[in-house]
Amino acid sequence: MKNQQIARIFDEIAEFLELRGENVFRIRAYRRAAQNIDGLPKDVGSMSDDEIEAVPGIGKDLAGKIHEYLTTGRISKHEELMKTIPGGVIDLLRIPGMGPKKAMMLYEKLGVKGTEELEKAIREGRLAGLPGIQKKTEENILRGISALEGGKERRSLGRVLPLAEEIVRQMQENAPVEQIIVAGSIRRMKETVRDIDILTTSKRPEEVMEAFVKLPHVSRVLAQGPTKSSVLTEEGVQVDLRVVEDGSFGAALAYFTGSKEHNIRLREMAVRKRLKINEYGIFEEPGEKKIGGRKETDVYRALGLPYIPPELREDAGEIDAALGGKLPRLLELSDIRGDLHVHTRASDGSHDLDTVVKAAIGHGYEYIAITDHTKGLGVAHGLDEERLTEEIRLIDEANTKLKGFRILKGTEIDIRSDGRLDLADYVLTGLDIVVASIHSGFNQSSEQITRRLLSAIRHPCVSVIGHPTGRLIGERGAYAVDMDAVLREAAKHGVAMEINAYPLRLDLNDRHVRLAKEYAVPLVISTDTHVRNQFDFMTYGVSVARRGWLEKKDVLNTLPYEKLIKKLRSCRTGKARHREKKG
DNA sequence: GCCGTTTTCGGCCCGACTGTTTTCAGTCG
Repeated sequence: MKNQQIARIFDEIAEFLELRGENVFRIRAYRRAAQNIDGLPKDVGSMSDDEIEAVPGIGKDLAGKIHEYLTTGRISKHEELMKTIPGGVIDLLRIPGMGPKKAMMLYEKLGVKGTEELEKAIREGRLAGLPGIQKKTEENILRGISALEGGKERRSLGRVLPLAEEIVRQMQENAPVEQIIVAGSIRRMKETVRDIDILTTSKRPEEVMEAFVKLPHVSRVLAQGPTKSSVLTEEGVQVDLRVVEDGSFGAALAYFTGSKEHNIRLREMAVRKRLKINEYGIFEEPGEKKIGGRKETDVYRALGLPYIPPELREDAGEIDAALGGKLPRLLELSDIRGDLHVHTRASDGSHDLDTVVKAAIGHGYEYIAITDHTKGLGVAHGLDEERLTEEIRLIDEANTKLKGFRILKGTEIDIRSDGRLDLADYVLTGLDIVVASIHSGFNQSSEQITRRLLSAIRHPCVSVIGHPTGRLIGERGAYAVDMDAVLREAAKHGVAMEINAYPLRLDLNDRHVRLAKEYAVPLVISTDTHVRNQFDFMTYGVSVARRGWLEKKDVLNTLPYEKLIKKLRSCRTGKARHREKKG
């Protein structure tokens, strides 16, 4: 995928233009284009010129630059800009509190070309006498540089969401807050987040702010005002708190939830309707008469739109869909009837079958699939044919004793490096579900790894492809799979793709999910539970599905058991083989 | 640089906090 490289170059062009103080709208155009390219589920290299120009924010000029990159591997405008300003100056912009004006001034006056040089210049006192820079600014820059080295990168939602909820709880206990809610990218359930945004209402905002900056997690106060404060936690996560009046809560929630791009679109629509939207409400222009803002729906209603769920607010077509009455009716957590990827102590899970089943029943589920690893995964004590046969026997036995709950006999079978499956077919024909996953050879070429997955999909016993890209957020990237090809093949054979809800995986991701839906690939959402409380991870998987525009009908494990078994491809019933012949 | 139920030209979202200034520019979200 060249998408990420092109997006990065467009972002860099935007930064160079910003340093040069050029037109802010042109800069924004590059940024918007970068984001939209980065968000494309398909490789731009596989798209026609017309398709590329149809991407929002891409016009003739930028389409030409994309074309230039695809044919020559470079964009001349980018290279020309690099000649005028050293690339290191861009790194200065990464320092919190450092913007284009200050960065450019430091470069021009002192020749500073990077963060290390800047730090040295400050220590040598060379910033003294520069306009607009005094002691405090120097201190802030130094602190910013060390924060940068400490790493203020995006963190996984699974790490930050619990922290956000903890802070909300502490605020409820220690401050005179009324309504309080986590907003921002956490509310949109983005897979990674940079900071925590919390919105609250109170009649005594100053007290709220005082309590906030004194919370036990706080290591540093970045800003403190009467309605807005920012702190850094000991974990290095920035938390922004905003206080508004009750009558502004809905407008502030919409504003604070974002995304920024979604908000800009809304405000542009408002201007055309002679309205103004800000975090305090919706106002008629001229006259500033307030016509709403207490509830979030006020904002959408004023624009003639239905309510748009937070997970969709990415300026990724949701506003047009809302205008056309084509918003999806999104999947809900309560639609999920069971979990189709669960491990027991037989391989690398923590509990025996009985404990796992009880936990699932306690979760309100109607069924689970036991999918232990296979022998190829030695570290996980994977099952061979003999041990799996024994597990099947145990499950059959357990099922006879259960009422209103079913255990599906399954496996998470290893896809070997050559694409063959790790167990003989005779044992697979006795299973209700076969989840096939890759656990090794992540560095294979795109051709190899794609061929490997395609051959698994073509195997008549395979029901689901588990964690299809293999990525671990913040630890390991996706393998070089051609997802477009994999999804097309999966649609052809009726093989489901898994949304693995394990917070570090979230694999498929939201973009792939949307593409899978477009290709009518069946989807399942599974937690890959190894310890019983991990059943709770389902909420993350459902969020990915929602961000991928999925409805209940798109997800197999929303079906009751009998219907699920009919839909799930397996070779136990002979259905799969039959289908292959027709196919 | 993009884009069009007010436009193919002339618009392009809106406000809070900081530091340095003495009314505001820069930065951030």
